[in-house]
This record gives sequence, structure tokens and C-alpha cells, in this order.
Amino acid sequence: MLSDVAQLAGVSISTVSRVLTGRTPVSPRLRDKVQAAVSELGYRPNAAAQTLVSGRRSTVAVLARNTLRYGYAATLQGIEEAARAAGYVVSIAVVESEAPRDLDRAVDLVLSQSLAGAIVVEFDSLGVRTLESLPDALPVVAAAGARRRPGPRPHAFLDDQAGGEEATRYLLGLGHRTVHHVAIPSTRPRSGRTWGWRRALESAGVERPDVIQASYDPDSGYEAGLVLAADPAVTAVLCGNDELAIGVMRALTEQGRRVPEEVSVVGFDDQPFARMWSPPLTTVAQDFVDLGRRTFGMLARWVETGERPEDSAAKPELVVRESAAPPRV
Amino acid sequence: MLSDVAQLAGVSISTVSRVLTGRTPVSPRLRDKVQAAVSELGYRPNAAAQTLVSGRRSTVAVLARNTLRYGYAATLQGIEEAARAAGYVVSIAVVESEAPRDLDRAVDLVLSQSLAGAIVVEFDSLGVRTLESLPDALPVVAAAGARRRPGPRPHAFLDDQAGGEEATRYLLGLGHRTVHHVAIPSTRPRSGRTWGWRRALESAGVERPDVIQASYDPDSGYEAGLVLAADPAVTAVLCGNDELAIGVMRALTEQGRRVPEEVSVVGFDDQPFARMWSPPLTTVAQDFVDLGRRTFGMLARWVETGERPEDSAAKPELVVRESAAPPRV
DNA sequence: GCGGGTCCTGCAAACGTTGGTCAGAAGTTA
DNA sequence: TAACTTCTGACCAACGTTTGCAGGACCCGC
Repeated sequence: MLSDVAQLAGVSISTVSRVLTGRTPVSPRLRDKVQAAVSELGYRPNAAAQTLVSGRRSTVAVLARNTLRYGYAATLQGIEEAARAAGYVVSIAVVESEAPRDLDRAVDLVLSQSLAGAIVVEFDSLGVRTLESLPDALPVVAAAGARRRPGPRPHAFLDDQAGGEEATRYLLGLGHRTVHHVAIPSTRPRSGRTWGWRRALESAGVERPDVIQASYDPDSGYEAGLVLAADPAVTAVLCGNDELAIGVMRALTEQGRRVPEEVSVVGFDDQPFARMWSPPLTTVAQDFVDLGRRTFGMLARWVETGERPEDSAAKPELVVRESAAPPRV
Repeated sequence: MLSDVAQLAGVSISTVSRVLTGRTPVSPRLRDKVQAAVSELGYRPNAAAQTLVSGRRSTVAVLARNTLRYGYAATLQGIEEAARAAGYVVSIAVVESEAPRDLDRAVDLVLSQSLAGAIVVEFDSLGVRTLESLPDALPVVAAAGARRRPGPRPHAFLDDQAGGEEATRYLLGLGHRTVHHVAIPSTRPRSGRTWGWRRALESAGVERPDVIQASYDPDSGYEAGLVLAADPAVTAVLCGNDELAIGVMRALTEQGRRVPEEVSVVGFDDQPFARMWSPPLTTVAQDFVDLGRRTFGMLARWVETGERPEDSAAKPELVVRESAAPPRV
């Protein structure tokens, strides 16, 4: 309590407040006395009272479908890191499922706080819906996987379309006739890695196989791998993420098709285990931690200056390791 | 603002407050009018004002060394899930390094909020320091990896000592003469998986090799694997976590020692990729998500009833897959 | 030594809720 | 129909801070 400090220091409450906020000059003599009293009492300002009167908010909420999967967790880490450096607290709310009540629940919880702003991790279609259900008055920045044209809310994104294109061109460049694709669920139809893969094939004038739709998990990659293994024409596979890639590779090797000698496999994300796989996984590295930092940076600037930030993009990078090779002739 | 709602509904501010808090009965007629006004205006109570006057807090902070590594992220997920269900918001603060200023920074940020309580993820030695620097007045529960005797603060833990013991006995039971161990950094000397491994060897009356000390990462497992591979007497290795295990396996196979035919490897944690490895990894599964839920449950009960909770424990479970086998005769 | 200016300090009013107290209305019983 | 009980609704203080305003102390130059 400010009044206890004031009493111990023998000054008025407002002087203590001024010393602590630092906005108004206070004479060195009183300042020292106040600081001594503060540390003697171990005083901590009451956050509720502060935001009530000053309107200053210093927590930002993160809404995400998941916090465990690598991309989400890494983005969250980046956000937290940047927020902590800037003196903001970050709170999290996961949107459990597609069910409207789960969305409402998460949004309610988030809005029940006194927020400076919010970040939604828009790596999936639920993210898009989440973004829409937040009030317009709240500054919200989205951290997105795929590039998209500027919309009502600012986005920081990873240009995974460019990544998909690059990886596909790389496989084609190795001499493969075409590239198969095991896709993660996509946010919107014409964006993302799948679209990049498609464009690369088209601009190379090459036959485009059907997309094998999967989820995010290795199991689902394994299923896909089984159907791929059954088709002798398959020599190169681009997977929507690294988990899918290891599932695919597992199925392939179990069916006696060697990677990369008979089939090349490329992943996406460059999760920590990717380089430890056997063979070490060639994959498209996405810097999620940096995405998180950037997203928070945009939000903080918005909140502090009042200027709505521009979208920001970063290009993923192909990391060549050993799971892809030229086809056997 | 409550007054806007009151005006629109044609009632007094306190009536609106009564309707919203629900503590005092209000006639159905007015209640409906108020609720209509609330939804028309999209009114949300001001959280700062509420906690200021009522003293009710509904955010819990989580302090952790890391949020990306599997065990931490999964624990966090469990905490968040339970908290959301109970209507609490969770905020996170990572303690970046051993440096005191990083600890202070995180603790300051956490304490700058109006907290109901806090949880520290005590999987490492920094966790125990964090626990110590939180004020005694704040309800704090620790989520710990290793069993420990009851201390000043309540703990929820995973009994990884039992897990380490079981895994070691399993390898011995397969016929291995002894079991080598690649250890993660430990919180305290006589606890955890390493201690379990040691006890299992001792009670089997078997020679105990030196511990190979590693960090948490595959690279460090790889280093360890290299020294293990050079020693022909090594036939079974228990690793402190799954990342270490894959690093070890990679080094082993690179050096021409086949897993599990020549060397058996067992991991710890059962991360999602473990069952997709080749060979699928035999490992000690720890339910971190459940640990998180339990920890939050303890904290919530404490906060709500005022009774300090008892420690709670869960035993990990050995998941037998294909990376361990009887030694060649 | 005095007027004018510069700093500093303290008083008091907010910020948006909650919840206790009290008055008045409605319902019930004799 | 009067008196009594039981609710319902209005008013107001309080929560712990920040900050505009005004007055007090001190310093400088004339």
C-alpha cells in the first residue's frame, strides 16, 4: 500500500507515487527516503489499481489452437521473449476445438482481462475464425503461416508458399520427373506450401499428381506413406511438415523402399529432431521464434504509438540434408 | 461501463451489478432488461476495477525455464487446459538463464500482476531457485520432475526415479550384464532417473559404469553415443530423455553398431516422435499434460479453500517398443 | 530586503466496480 | 383493512493508485 510507504518515509502519498512513476521530479532527499521505505517494506504496486486509474495496460493475450506442437510452441516462445523484454506479461488461451462454445470460452477468458492487445496464432482455419471473433476495438495482430493479402488486421507471416515452391524446384532440379505432396490441412485454398508446390510444378510444366491430404501427425504421414509406397512411379515427396515426413519415411522403409535412394522425402519446419533423423531430413526451415518476436513487435508498436503496423513477411529457407537425392536412372 | 448499461436498461447501477454478480436476487423482469442491455452494448466488466474492489483474483502465473522443450510445453498445456476449465487465466514468464537478473526480471514481471497464485515448473535446478525467490505470501505449487521429500511448498511430481529403476531392471532382465547411462542435468543429487538407474544396478548387485553427463539436446546425446560406441563392452544404454536417445542411436549406427541387435537403447519421456523412430524407441512415458492438470488443481484448491494441498505423485510407465532387445550371446 | 519566478509538495478528485445499509413496495395474515 | 413480513432497488463508501491544481519554500536579481 502506497500509504504505508508514505507514512514510513514521512511524506505524502502523492510524493511516493511520483517517485515510483518517475514522471515528475522529486528532490533527491525525499526520493532516497521513499526508496528506502519501498525496499524496507518490500512494496509492490497493486496492478489492478494502476490500470484502473491510468488505463495503462501491460498484458497481451495469445490465442492459439495448440501450444504443444512445434510451430505453435516456438511462436509462443518468441512472443514471450519479446514481451518480457518490453515489460509486458503474456497470457495464453487455447481454443480447444472447432466447437463454437470452445471458441467463445477462450475469447471470453481473454477479454475478461485488461488487455493492451492480443495475438492470434493463425496457423489453421480455426485461427481465422478466432481472429474474426475478437472485438474491432482491440489491437490484434495475427501470426500466420501463409502469406495473404492485407486484410482488416495486420499480419506477420512466414511465406511458406515461397518455401514450398523452392523445395519443389529443388527436387525437380535433382532430376525427379514430378513431386508428390502430402499436405497438412490448409488455412485457405490458394496459399501456403501446397500452393507453392503446385505453382512450381505448373511453371515447370510437369504433371501434377493428386494431393494426399493428411493431418499434422506422424500417423497420418504413415498412412500417406503406405499409399505412396505402393506406387512405383513415386520418387519424390514433399511433406507439409516434418512429422508427416517421418511418418512417410517410416512407411516407405517398412515397405522396402529406401530413402533417399529410391524415394526422396522433404519436410517442412525443421524441427529440432529433423537433423537427427536417419537419414537427416532435408526440410524447409521456418523461424517460428522470430515470427513470434516480430508479431509482438508489431503489436507493441501499435499499442504504444497508435499507428496500425504494416504486414511483415519472412522467407523460409531450404535446408539440404540427406533425405533427398537424384532419382536412380 | 456499468452506468451505460444501467441507463439503457432504465435501472440503477447496483441493480446491474447484482444481476451480473448473481449474488442477490433480482426480479425476472428487470433481470431480462439488464441482460438485454448488456448484450446490446456488448458490455464487458472492467477486470481491473473488479479485482480492485473485490480482491478476487483469477490469473495464475507459470514460471518456467523454457516453454519449447517437450516436457515443459506439455506441462504448460495441462496447466492451461485445467485453468481454462476453471475460469482462470494463465500467464507465462520464462526465466531465460542462470543469471540473477534474468530471474529477477521474470519474478518482477510475474509479481507485477494481481495473482491468485503461481506455478513453477521445476524440472531443472533453475526451477528450485525460482521457487525460492517467490514471496512466502503467494500460493505457489511446483510441478517437478523428480520425487522429493515434502518441503516448504507443495509439489506435484512425476516419479522419474521409479521410471529409471523400472527401465534399468527391464534391460537387466533382458540379459544385459550392466546398463550404461547418459544423464540429463539433475535438479538434486539423489533423485531422479539417474538415481533410479543407480539403485536398480545396486540392488541387482551389478557393476555400475560411470555416468555420462549430457545436456538435454540430441547433439549432446550424439557426443555421448560416440564414446559409448568406442567401448565394445556397452550393450545397453538408458538415456535421460528421448532427444538424448536419438542422438545416441545416431552416433551408434554411424559407428556401425546396430540398434537393438548390438546395443539396446532406452529413452525417457515418450515424446511424440519416439514411436516413429527407426527402430521405434522403447522409452519411459511420462504424462506431463496430466502433471500440469494436477498441479493446477492443487493450486486452485489451495486458493479457493485456503487449505495447503498435499504433494501428489504419478508413476511413469515403461513403453516397450523395438530399440531394446536381449544382448547377442 | 523584497518582488518575481522556479521547483517541489500535498490535497483531492477521479478510475469502474462491489456490497452494506436503508427505504419503500408488495404480499400475507389476522 | 391494518399490521407485519419479505423482497427489491437506490444510495454511497471503499478498493489503491495517478494526476491536475494550487499553494509553499527557496533562490535570484535589483
